[in-house]
Amino acid sequence: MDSTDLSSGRVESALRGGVTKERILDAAEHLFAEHGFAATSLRKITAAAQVNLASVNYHFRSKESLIVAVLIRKMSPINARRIELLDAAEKRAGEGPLMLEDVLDAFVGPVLRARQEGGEASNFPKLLGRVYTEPGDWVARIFPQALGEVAARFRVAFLKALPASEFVDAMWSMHFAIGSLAHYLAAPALLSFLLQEEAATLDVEVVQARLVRFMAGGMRALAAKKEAAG
Amino acid sequence: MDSTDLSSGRVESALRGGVTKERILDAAEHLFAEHGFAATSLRKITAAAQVNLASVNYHFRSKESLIVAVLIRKMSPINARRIELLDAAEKRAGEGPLMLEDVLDAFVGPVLRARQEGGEASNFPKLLGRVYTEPGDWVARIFPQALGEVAARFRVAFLKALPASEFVDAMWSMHFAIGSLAHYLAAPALLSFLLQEEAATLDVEVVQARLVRFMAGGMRALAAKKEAAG
DNA sequence: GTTTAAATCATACGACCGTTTGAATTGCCT
DNA sequence: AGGCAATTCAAACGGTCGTATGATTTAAAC
Repeated sequence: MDSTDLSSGRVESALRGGVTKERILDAAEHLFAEHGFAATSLRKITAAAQVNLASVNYHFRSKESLIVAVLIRKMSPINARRIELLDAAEKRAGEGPLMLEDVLDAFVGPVLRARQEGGEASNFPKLLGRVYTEPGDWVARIFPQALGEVAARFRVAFLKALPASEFVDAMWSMHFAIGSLAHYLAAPALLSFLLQEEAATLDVEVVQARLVRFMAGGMRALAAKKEAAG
Repeated sequence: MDSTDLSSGRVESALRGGVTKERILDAAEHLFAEHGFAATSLRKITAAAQVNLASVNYHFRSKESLIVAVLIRKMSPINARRIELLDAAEKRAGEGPLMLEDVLDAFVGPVLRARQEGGEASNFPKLLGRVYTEPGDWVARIFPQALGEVAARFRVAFLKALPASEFVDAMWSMHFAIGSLAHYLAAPALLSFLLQEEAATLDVEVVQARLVRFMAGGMRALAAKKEAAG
């Protein structure tokens, strides 16, 4: 039985229990980010994890379930941190206006910093950027589970920070902003191509400052749509 | 020999020559956009095109070459139209300032309108949005061929339309802006999720107006980075 | 020490993959 | 009519895929 099922009352094995599962998740996360979901076979994952092939279908039901498990495992702390930062920003604002930049920082900060969270160098951000554009229906099916609460919280936060905008406009600018983030995460090759010989800054603080400034400017311009119509 | 090789002096067959090749490209374009590159097999393509399996490797050397052919075929007229519109915008501006919105319209307009260009309904925009995030090195290798001239022209155009910005900042905002576009094209599911019960506008004019407004606001905010520092 | 369930293992299944081959067919040319 | 290159075709190649099976090993419970 799966070691996460504790209903039997059996104590989890300290030596090996859970180790294999974690090794699979780690290897899968790394390979998915590097080569995509379809191009990464279970054999490559189990070989990298130094684990038997059948253990994937034992611990997870299928490859698709493994993908979902990889995403949920990494998204959970990121989303928790997002809400944490949003809570702080809202408390800081009090009755006064909620700063758009603070909301955006709460949204993108935890993702950009997810690289060093795992302890070792993981390229999960690249994987996350890949998720949105992955074909198939399964990715849309995990939206509610993966970012249901986050979406709900940031929906109202963005509406509060963009008082001039209507709901639909705010959602569109949220969508565009997420696009900027996802594209930065997933397509570093294009940035290198655009910059030509210039080197791309990898410092998280600088990147976040640029990204948030771009997002805020775009969202405010879209929110002010009504007034500037002509 | 491939029908596009006219060096033999042989006149291309009017009845069948070129027909198979086009059928393959059409079917491949549709299936690639719908299910991605890796998940679309040559057998599914040839079945949809009602063409023999081996004809893919006859007309194109390999699956990867077919992918490149699909992309180039559709990108060429789009890029030509982009440069056409940019020429018009620059001529219109004359010695005066180049409007950022005009440059952005020239960049995104042809892509958003690519749906109806093929005559029938094609979902090439979705395919294009997929390209940037596709794993593997081959996509980075076709950047120069696919948008080399376009990138060069728009690099200088954006620099001219954003006089306050430095080169690096302009390239970053260009990257973010492309991200918004690509994400809109590739991930309509997320927009639907964000909008909840609200319906997403599909009218090209309205979408383009929103997108350009967002991009322009973001790029200007990033260009003004120096002055607003603190 | 025996029992028992969880976990790992080697192995195999059927399906599908991209590509190749060589023969059959087509249709323009002389 | 005959030649010939371009094209289409059925069939097969070797590989890899996700998943399933049944035996084996592990270690906690009694």
